[in-house]
Amino acid sequence: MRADARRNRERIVAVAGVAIAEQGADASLEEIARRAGVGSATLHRHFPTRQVLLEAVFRDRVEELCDRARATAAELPPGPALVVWLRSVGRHAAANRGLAASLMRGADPSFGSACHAMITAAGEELVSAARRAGDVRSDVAVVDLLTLTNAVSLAAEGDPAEADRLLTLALEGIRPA
Amino acid sequence: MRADARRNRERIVAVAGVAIAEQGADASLEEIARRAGVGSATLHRHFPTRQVLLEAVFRDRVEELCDRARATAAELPPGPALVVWLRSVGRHAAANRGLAASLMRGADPSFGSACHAMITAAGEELVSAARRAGDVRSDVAVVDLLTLTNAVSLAAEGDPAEADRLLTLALEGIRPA
DNA sequence: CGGTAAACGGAGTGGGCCCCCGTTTCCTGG
DNA sequence: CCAGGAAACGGGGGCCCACTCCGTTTACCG
Repeated sequence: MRADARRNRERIVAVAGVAIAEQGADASLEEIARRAGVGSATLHRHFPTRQVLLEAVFRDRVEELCDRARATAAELPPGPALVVWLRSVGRHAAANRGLAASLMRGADPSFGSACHAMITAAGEELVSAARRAGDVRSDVAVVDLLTLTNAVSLAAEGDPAEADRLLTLALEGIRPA
Repeated sequence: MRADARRNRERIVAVAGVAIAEQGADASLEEIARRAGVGSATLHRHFPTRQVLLEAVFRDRVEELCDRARATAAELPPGPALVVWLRSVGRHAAANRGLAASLMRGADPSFGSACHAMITAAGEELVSAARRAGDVRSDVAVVDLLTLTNAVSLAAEGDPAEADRLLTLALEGIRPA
């Protein structure tokens, strides 16, 4: 891949991240191209469909979340670490507005499962540690917690305190009986 | 309001309901007009913005849900009635895809609060009955349950069994300690 | 430093949203 | 029953956006 191509690609992803945070997942692709200082054709060559661009933006966040999972596990005891990390997941979902939802209904299941696998693997360590510590029921899976967290953040859009309240409520049920 | 105007308005709402169920909240307004047998100008006169049309479609579902709340309360004991009704809420949210989400981020708060009030009032009776029966914690509000239910249905889009599982999990926390 | 292949970007196409305005349809009072 | 007027209709046009084509420019390599 040529150097200028890589440079443009990175600029587009960065600008798209900002635009999506500002205007939601249906931000104008032409404006993103303009703000990135490239022609619309360049944007469409790198990202043939809006979905592909959203995926590229989302991939960055996913990797950041995975890093944060490891960092949190190193700093806190198992139970609190899990909750704190889930709050991070929630904040990211809220910051990205409906980005996750747009990707869920996207036509490419392989990307979805890839991110799913990455984030699930990162969360798995936190959950199994919390389970060993007796803070989580044995029939609660990582994916359940992630789905609930995403859903709550989506529903409480724009109100972090509300999201925290609802998440706390939803997580009430994960402790062993 | 003239008879033909009312007829067209009803046709448009009905067709829009089908189109939204098929294609999501961003279905083509022109195709809706075409399928309803009216010109695009007529659609835009009745519904100046897409948001207004979505609201009209949503209003029908809300009224149906309110009716169902009363019917369920009459047929079942308080605790089960609440859960059964929340499942109805979840099924409707799933059937309408992201319609509820689109309305949440809409610019008209008065409509949102109106529906909010209607559905909250309908659910309030179920919740207070369940609370008197000792099935619900005193610090859990109707709005919390509705938000959770909507969020879960949104997240488990297209998989009723999954939605039921997650909702059951989320509702684990509403019982008194 | 020159040639080549890759990448770029402006211009063009098609479709969607929305509005203007001449035409048609409905209601009502005589 | 009918005629006048207001209300509703809908085709056509403007504008914006997603997406593509192709002549031009740029980066890499020998």
